[in-house]
Amino acid sequence: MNKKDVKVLFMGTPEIAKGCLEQLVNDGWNVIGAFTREDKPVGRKQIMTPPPVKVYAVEQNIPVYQPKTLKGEATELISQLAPDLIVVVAYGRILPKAVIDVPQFGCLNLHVSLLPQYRGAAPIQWALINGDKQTGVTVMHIDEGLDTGDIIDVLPIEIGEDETQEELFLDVEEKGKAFLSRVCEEVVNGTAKRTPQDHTKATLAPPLTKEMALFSFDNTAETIHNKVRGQNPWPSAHFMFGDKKVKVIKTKKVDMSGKAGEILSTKPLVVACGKGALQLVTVQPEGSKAMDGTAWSLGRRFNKGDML
RNA sequence: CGCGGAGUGGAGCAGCAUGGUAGCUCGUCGGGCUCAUAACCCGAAGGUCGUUGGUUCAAAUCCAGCCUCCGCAA
Repeated sequence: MNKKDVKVLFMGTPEIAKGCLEQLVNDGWNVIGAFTREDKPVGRKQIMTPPPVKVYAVEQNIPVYQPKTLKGEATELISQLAPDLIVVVAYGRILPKAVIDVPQFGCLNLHVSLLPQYRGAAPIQWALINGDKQTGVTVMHIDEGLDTGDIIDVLPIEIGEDETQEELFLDVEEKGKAFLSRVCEEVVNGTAKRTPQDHTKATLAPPLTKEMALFSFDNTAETIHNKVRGQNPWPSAHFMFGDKKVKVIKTKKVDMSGKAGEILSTKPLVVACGKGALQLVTVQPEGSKAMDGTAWSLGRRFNKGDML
């Protein structure tokens, strides 16, 4: 069956999903519609903002659907659209069985981890926070569980020592989208493999919360460094300075040591941790723009030996 | 009108309740010292203090409006 004859229904929401949708369109698949989450208020002004997938779909004249739930009416709608294949990338909802059963080639999902590790909403973030050296993308058949379906194929991706959430997302999107399109072809051609997950090895990657973004210098430099890069740009690792929050945007591990929280150097700004030390490369105090750690230390008139 | 912080040489800050010489650390440029330095010493350039109007002999500082940036919330 030719790609352009396969009616694909796409479901996804954030940037990475947009990239995948774009790839499918450019590769010549017949994308007949895009399901995405509702517009949501964003920023101080609470402006209603459409998700990236919607913005792109509208540009391409692909019909957009933003149902609150996939049950009931939406299920009927999907039956009427009669897709041959449903592709899901970070849609943010579990598909009901009635929907999964609609397309003849099934429902595929691109998940950004090496399943069965990191099932759930924030696999990339957790891989970074845990200091993993490798992650990957998995394409699988969707079943009724949370990322529990049979695996079709996997693409491992290396993680750089200082890579941030933002950077890794871009890298994964870039590599993952072409991979996804290729696997879809295999599925349509009937050449795809199908391997059940080893459920005993499953781990969860639940959404991050702002509470967990607060850290103290009692932790090891390694732990803090991983937190900083895994939580940038959201929820943004930070510590308290007086009653002000100071976000830490970028750090660098330094081979020094001292009492946790002690300033070992002001230029550049280096702080001792529970184990090792970190240079605070970029920092953002509450109410200010992001600035160089050194600039912050100059303005605050820190001295070597001060405690944070 | 959701709550709150902030706009001062290139960077980060102080000064503002008690109006009256533009301050600090860093950077930049020139010179010096040192085996050497993210070190140190000497010197210099660089600001209509976000904007508009008001009060005053006099406004960065007091009053009113406007613009912009940021944190929280979502």
